[in-house]
Amino acid sequence: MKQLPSTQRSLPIALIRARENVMTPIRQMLSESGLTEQQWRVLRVLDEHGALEPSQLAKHAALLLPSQTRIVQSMAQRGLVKRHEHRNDRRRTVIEITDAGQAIINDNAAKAAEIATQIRDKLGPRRFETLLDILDDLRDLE
Amino acid sequence: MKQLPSTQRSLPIALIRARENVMTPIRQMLSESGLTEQQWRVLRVLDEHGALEPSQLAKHAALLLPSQTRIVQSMAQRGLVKRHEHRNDRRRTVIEITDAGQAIINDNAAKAAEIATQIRDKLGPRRFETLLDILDDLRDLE
DNA sequence: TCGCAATAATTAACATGTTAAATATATTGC
DNA sequence: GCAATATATTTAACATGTTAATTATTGCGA
Repeated sequence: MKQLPSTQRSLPIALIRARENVMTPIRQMLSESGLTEQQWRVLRVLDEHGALEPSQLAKHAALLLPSQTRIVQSMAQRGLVKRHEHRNDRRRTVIEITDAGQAIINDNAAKAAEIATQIRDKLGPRRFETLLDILDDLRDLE
Repeated sequence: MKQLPSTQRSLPIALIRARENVMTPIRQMLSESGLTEQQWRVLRVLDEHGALEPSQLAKHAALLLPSQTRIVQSMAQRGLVKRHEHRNDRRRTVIEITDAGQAIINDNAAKAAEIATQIRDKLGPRRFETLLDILDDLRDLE
């Protein structure tokens, strides 16, 4: 019977810890704007891709649709995004960033970029790219 | 002004996706025992380290204490773990696995090990170890 | 064109994540 | 030996994660 790997070398646990470590400085930054990391991701994706339907937004932002529904609802109430109907298909919705949302992106872009650079430098650019590549390889497993 | 990295190469998003991919087969396995991944981690750590105080357990299982409190409470109700007081310090608690909890570990160990091996083989053992090493390097960032 | 499967999104219900506040006990300095 | 502080854990409150069920609309084949 195969042995379980030590939890010290468990990939799921390592991924959780890594995310925790990476997000800490970002969360600190965002708390000043009253944003969660997920709300920040929504803004980032909408800024980058323009208006999107929920399912596309969810893919880019790595959110499950039910979570995203709630997140977008509260962001719409705060005026950070707005929603309207799809022209041809009334099942669909289109979500886009507002000026207020865009302002938050602009206010935080420099600092967010700096945090990203720090992590990259800490690991070394080569190792950083390797990490992203390997994480990407985990996509199709079965 | 520095540019934000594309969300396509964002480390936080990559970490979330990777975890999602890695956990999918494990979740499928655990759903048959009615366990969440967090409950599984608690059992794994207690099996590996023996009885632990909450703060130690939380560190090993990568859980925040408030989450863990709830998780352990529900697991105690189900009879998978049990809690008692620390001998010398009544602020502390000691948590240990029960026979029923141990049985779940035993029932799932082989399959869990197989899933871990599949991921390892998929990436290649060398790349797999590199991944764990780099994730570990993310520990002390500031 | 009617009925039925497929698609898009939301809602529901419960578990966990996250931060702040509260509780209980122990320790320390005076 | 007592008040102030520190430590260990839990509770509280709200946001998100996760799976299943529901709603609304579209597309398609008999």
